Formats: sequence, structure tokens, C-alpha cells
Amino acid sequence: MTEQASAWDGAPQGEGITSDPTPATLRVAVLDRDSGFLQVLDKRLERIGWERRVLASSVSPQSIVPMRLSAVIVDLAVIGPTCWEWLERLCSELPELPVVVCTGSSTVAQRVRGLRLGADDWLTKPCHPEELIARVEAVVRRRRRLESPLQGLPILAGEVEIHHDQYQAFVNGTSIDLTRREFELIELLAESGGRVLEREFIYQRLWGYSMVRGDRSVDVFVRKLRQKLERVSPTWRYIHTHFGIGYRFAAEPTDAKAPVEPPPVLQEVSESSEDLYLART
Amino acid sequence: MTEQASAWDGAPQGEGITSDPTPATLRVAVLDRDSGFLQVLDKRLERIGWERRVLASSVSPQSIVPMRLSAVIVDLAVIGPTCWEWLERLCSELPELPVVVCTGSSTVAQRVRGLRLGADDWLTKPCHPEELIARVEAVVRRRRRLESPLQGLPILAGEVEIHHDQYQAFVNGTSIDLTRREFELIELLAESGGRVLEREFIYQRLWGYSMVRGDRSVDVFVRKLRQKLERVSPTWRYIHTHFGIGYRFAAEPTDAKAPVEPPPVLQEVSESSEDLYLART
DNA sequence: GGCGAATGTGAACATCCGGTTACGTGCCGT
DNA sequence: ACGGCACGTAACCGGATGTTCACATTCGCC
Repeated sequence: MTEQASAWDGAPQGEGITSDPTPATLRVAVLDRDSGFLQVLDKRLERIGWERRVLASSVSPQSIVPMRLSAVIVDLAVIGPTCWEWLERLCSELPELPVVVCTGSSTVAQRVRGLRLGADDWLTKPCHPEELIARVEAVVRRRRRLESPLQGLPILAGEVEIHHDQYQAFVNGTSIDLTRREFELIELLAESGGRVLEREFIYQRLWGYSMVRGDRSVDVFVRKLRQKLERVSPTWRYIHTHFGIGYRFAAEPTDAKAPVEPPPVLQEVSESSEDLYLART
Repeated sequence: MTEQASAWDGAPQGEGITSDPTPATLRVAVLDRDSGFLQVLDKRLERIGWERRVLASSVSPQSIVPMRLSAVIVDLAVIGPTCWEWLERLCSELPELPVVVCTGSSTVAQRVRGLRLGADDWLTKPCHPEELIARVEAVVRRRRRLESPLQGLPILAGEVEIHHDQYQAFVNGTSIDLTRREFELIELLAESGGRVLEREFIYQRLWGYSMVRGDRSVDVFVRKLRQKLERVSPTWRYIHTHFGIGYRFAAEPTDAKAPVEPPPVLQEVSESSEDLYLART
């Protein structure tokens, strides 16, 4: 068998960079007590930028919900004799949550049992953290692919609701009739929560390539957007021009009352009042 | 470590019968040459009633599509030196297809590579067929669960009832006479409750592989569907085009009265009026 | 206040995209 | 073998969309 390994081990496994590199950073929790294991794993996870936390053996499935985890890694041995019921409860109450068991030596029967109870994978210690990570990714990937179309909740700003899953924005429940590009633009701006985005940046995100000098596409689309927004929400201003730089999205009443554009602090305009009007529910 | 096994091995593992015992029979294909392995596995699969078949090492991803498999089990060693490219192609062209690698001894690096390329699980021979089956189930389960949280109950929208178990939709109790693909399409759209589905997404779900540029199949089937729907339910519109993006399913009276796109329903937002027209019983 | 550059505006123009129809192929039951 | 049906492909067309341009307006800076 060993000779096979070399036989089919083609190119150097430099990297399996592939189609779907798990996109965003994941958030995983580990239920374990082996400090060495935890430490090594933590280091690896930090390297690749995943958020991580350690769970106590007493966690209940419900208390895990608010953590909004991408996956949990659990050593059943830590749970003790009730681990099977615990696992079953976890998997049935949180069917969406990927569960990877990573435990010391186990029998086939135990592994089969765990998998049947709802675990997504089962790895035996000692194991290489890299493999553990790859398996977590594999499980999450399979889930993401189907779940993705929902995405997050709508973005709210002023009177506008931006619904990613509809590729459309609404005011009072009526569609603004944005075209694809228009929608991508407003979404990009709104997502950036009050930051100023340079034209070049916007262009690259929406068109995918570098803007050629003299291209006014972004401006034109900003205009179209403003026009449509004004038609349905005339008492608010949403897209603000920053001369020589780009655009910023922030819902502001046209009240005209507060002309108090705070000192044109660019970049991290975090604390400014206008943030009050841009919030994600 | 071994002592742990007994420590946390609570009740007799008589059975992990649980919430979601993989429902229907699965259809799996095995790509292997080890006759002993194949024989044992085949026997087990027959016992549990799965459909099964053996693949030659030369199968191309495309030729796998029509088999409508639930999963494939593959021994990479059989493929030879090109196994990595083969695996990558398989996983990228058939992103929906669960792939479990079951191969002789392998290194961590190889396993990681395989998983990253898109494999869903990786098992090392010799392995117990029971564990292999449990892992296939785990992978398929993760997919199923998200695929159709509905199962069973018909979907209601406007005058239409979509019965999953009949592969057919009805209006006033009479069948619309949808073909297989047509049904799969309306079901997919309706399941997605008001979300806009991109063509590529639809294509991948129904055809199982990536759409080649210029393919109009989705459009043509949408037309056929609309035609049949209109014939039996002329006062409603069901499939809405989102230019440059895809299609959205939502029953709306052609009344023409309310030009206002009702508030986009999604997830929580329950109060909207559209819910009246698209409801799952 | 004046000047040049940056941006707003509107419309003409070029493309892309989807709707629709027709046709070819493969499968299945008669 | 024949005929019908389901499916996929190709082609045409009109409209939606994106791009470009010319000109008006505003901004920043002397």
C-alpha cells in the first residue's frame, strides 16, 4: 500500500488552491481540555484568521446558538458518559451546526454511532491540526454552498431597505427598480457603512478590472442611483460626493436644518452622528 | 487513551437511531479495483437497500451526471498520477456531488490536499464498511437537510399546489402535467420563497454541473413553465424575471391593481401581505 | 473673483440579455 | 421499426441595460 502513495502522489502538494476557498473567516468553538491540543490548534487558527473560542464541557446546545458559530470541534471524552445523549441533543437541536468530533482512540462502532447521531466528521487524536482544519472546511463548504443564497438580513438606511437576496432595494415596501449594476453599487456603498470609497475601488469591485483613465461610469451610475432614490425618498440624501476622492453612503434627512457637516473627517468617520441613520438590523 | 473509550462509552451502542435516518435509498457509485473491498461493500450496501454501481477509472465528470448519484466513493490510487487534477475537476464541475475518498494509506498532506480540492471526507483503508457507510450518510445528510427542509407537505402559492411526493403540481386538484425538469424547476423556485435565484444557481441545482456560457436551458424551461401555469391559472403570475440576474417565484394576482411590489418577504419579516400568496402549509 | 479640474446631467449609441419559436436528438412504449 | 414525448440547442428579435460623449455646473485653489 505504501508504494501506492508515491504512485499516485502526483505533483508536489504545494497547494490545493481551488475553486472555492472558504471565503469569509469562520468562527469555530472547541470543546476540549487537552491544553497542548488547544494551544497548537489555537495557533493555527489564528494564523489563518478564524475566530475561535473554547467551550466548557457543560455547554448546552441552546447556549451555543448566540455564538453564531460556523462549526464546533468536540472531544467526546471530555463530556463523559453522557456524551452520546449530549451529541444527539446537540445535533438535533442545532441541525444546521457543523459538528466535528475529535477524540482519542475510538472503535469503529463508536465512530459509526457518532456519525449516525449527527456528527459531520470524526477525527481520531492525535491528529494534525491542518487536517482538522481541512475537515472543518469541507463540512462548512458543503453547507455554505446550499445555504449561501440567503445571506444576511437587509441593510437599513433612512427609508431604504437593501435586500441582498432580491437584488433590489425598497422604500416603504415598494421596489426602487434598480438594475443589476445600480444595485451592486448601492449595496457596496451601504455595506461600507459611512466610509468614503474611491472611484477606482468601486470600479474594481463592480467591474472587476481597473478603470481606464477618463472613465465616468461610476459617476453616471451614482447619478442614476441618486435619481431613483430621490424619486422615492425625496426627504433623504444618501450618496455624498467627496471631491477628488469618491463617494460615501449615509442616510441624512434633507431637513436642511443640520448643515453641520462635521469637520470633513474622512476615512474612519466612525462616531459621527450620521451613523445613527445607517444601521444593519 | 484506550481506557477513555470505556469511560465515555455509555450505553450499549445498540443503536444510534435518531432524528434523521437517511430517508430514501441512496444511489452511490464506487470507483475502486480492490475486488475484496468491492465485494464486502456491495454486500453491505445491498443489505441496506442502496443502489450501487462500480465505475471505471476513466469516468469523466460529465458522464457521471446522468447517473444521478447521491455520492461517489473513490480510491484515488486507482486513478493514478493524475488523481489530483481528476479530483479537482470532479469537484468543481459537480459541486453538488458528495465525494468520499477511500484510499490506502495516505499522508496528512495528501488528505488535506484532497479535502481542500473539494472532497467531503477521506477514509483510509483498510476500513470498516460500516464506517464508510456512516460517513457517506453524514455527508449526504448535511446536504439533504438544507436542500429541502420541507419534505412532505405541499407548497402552496396562489392557485398552485406543489406536491413533492408526486413530482407534480396541481391547480384545483387537476395536474398541470409538468415534466420532470419542469417540476424540479418550479419546486426549486417555490422552495426559495421569494428570493431571486441566479441562472447559474438554478442550473447547478437542476443539471448538477456548471453552466456553459450561452446555455439557454433555464430560460426555455421557465418559458414552458410559465406557459403551463398560465394555461391553468391565468389570473396569477408566478415567475418573475430579474433582468441580468435570474428568476424569482412569487404568486401575484394579475389584477394589475397593486403596482407596488409588496415588501420583500424573507426570513423573519412575517407580517407582509405577500405571505398570503406564498405559504407553506 | 477667476481659472482649471472634477463632477453632474442628459441623451445618443452600442450591447447584452431574455422571450420566443423552431428544429434535432434520444428515449420509451406500442 | 414507428411514433410521441422530453429535452437540449440554435436563431431571431425587441427591449433593457451599460457606455460614451458633449455640455453644464460646482469645487478647490490661487
